[in-house]
Amino acid sequence: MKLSELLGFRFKETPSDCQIASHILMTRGGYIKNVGSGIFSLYPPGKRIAQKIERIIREEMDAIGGQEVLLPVTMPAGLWKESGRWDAVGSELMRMKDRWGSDMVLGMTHEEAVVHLCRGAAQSYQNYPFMVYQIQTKFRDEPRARGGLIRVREFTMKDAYSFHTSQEDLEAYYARCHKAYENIFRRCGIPEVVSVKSDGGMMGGKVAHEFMLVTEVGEDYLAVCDCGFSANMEVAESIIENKAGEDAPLEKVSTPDMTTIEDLCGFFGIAPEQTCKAVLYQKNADDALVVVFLRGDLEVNEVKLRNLLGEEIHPAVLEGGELPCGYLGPVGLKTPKGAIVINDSSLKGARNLVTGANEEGYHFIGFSPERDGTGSKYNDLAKILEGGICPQCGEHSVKLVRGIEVGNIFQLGTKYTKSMEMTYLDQNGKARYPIMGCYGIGVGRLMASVCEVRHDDYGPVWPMAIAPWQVHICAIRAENEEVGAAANALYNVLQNAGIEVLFDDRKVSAGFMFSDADLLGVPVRVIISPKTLARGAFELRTRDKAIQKDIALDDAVDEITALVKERMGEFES
RNA sequence: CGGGACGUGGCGAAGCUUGGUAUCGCGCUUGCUUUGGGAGCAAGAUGCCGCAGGUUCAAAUCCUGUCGUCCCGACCA
Repeated sequence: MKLSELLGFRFKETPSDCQIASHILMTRGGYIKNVGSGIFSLYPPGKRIAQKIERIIREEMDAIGGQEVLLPVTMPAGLWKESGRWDAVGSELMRMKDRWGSDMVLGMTHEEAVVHLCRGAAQSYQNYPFMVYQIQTKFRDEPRARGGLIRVREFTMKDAYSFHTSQEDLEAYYARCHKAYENIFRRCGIPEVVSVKSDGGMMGGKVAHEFMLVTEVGEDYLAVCDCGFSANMEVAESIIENKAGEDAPLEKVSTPDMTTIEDLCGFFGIAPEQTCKAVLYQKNADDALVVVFLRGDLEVNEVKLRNLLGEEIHPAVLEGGELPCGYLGPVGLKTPKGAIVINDSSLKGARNLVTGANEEGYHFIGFSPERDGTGSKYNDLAKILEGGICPQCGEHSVKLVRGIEVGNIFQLGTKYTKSMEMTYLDQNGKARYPIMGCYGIGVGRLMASVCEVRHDDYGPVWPMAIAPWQVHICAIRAENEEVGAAANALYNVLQNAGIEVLFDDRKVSAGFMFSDADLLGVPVRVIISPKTLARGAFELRTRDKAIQKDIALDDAVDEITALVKERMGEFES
């Protein structure tokens, strides 16, 4: 490819709408163009990187027996009514009507379509297990796109679905897929991706892992520990050790206008962990309340609460006067009709706390949950704390870090095969529901993630395996006959050797050329100019600055080819 | 859905408070010079100032509405 013919342009200024490095550099470098909120077009360099990532994904999916298929983007709503998700999923699902007035959806994930595809085609136990995958467009009407390609509404995703006749078989395959995912991220040049336990969310199913790239621009919080523990903060167990403090008597005291934990701490001169607070939730505005009691220094982990209750919940919005808000406590709480009261495990073993007296202007001091009647039932509902106790090693060593979710894997179970009546006959001729797993990777997000981790001030530093081109020839003063001839010759020979070459044949200044080259991030750069030719050489530079040297004209092709080959293997194992 | 910011040539911005000929830099075109980290000079092209109403002799500027984008939060398979 000659750079003079490449569609797109590169520029100096930081676009006003961009905040994070990958978004800035990929916009400035002519990889992507924003079309609407969370919707992007790719210019050729972006498309080439995406294709290389997809190639790696295909190789790894094929290596674990995957069969590539293609499912539709647009589906009749009936499929989604079958699975129940037409009602269960909210407005992230893009719905529309066709010309006949029939409800249609844009696929945000393809469990329905894949079950539809497979249910007639795998009716015998002998067809199992199998895995199918596709690389295709998803549309999710996210409430808020952000960070360039990190969180978008339309994106290319590899989604895979496996079908099994036993939980053991699913688990064994899940492990193979986990390994394949490690291979994919490593080969794409980000071996630092870690897998963490995660919440199954609306996918259903119990076991799930997310593959996370730890970086400050990530949207998820991870709880990690030097002992090797790592989990999405959403599922990380919060372990609280309460000190065996004194067992003071329960006593009601006047606390006018003390409605926050901060107020109480100031008033009594105590720390937040010596208080017990109430947090209120409900499903919808008029539904029954869910009251969660927990230690005052902690926050409710709403994902845990949702999983416990098995339904959506939102912070409660109370009409005035229903409850003495600011003065709620477990002792003598008069719960409204149908309310659910739940105690967080942080109250277990706690003593001598300050908590609301359920009466405007009064709190109890000397509250000991177990003695004073919260009951003995506790649930893990709090967010894990920075510096909290690690569930794996037991030390106060938990760190919270941010990460980008570049992939995920779920053990789905029979949720979709049951709801959509996909069955096979087992050895005994009995109809059974296959057990499913599903496995996703966002291609564009992966591309942006690599850029986040592999860039410098001047542009991306693409790993060879996914770089848009392998070698970038800069012909400085290409109109010089000697330079032009040498550059053209090298370009042709390298291309014939199977190398992907970008040839900057433009008549622009050296600085301009180098800046563009930096933004295009091609790992190997060859500079040809009257200067280099005068000393009988080309100049060889790597984008990561590891190599900068002259190479003799005669050895150039061999040396460049060898370097490309070496770099291709950089992240192979 | 709450809170905030912003829509002015392809890109980045100024102008708006206090209405009066559309401004600067980058990029683009042509020519000459230059030639190893975004070169210099000269001449050019490119705007329904997001859109729609309103106020006014006159609106990029004031008012109302609307559409869109970004950021924080809520949400997120």
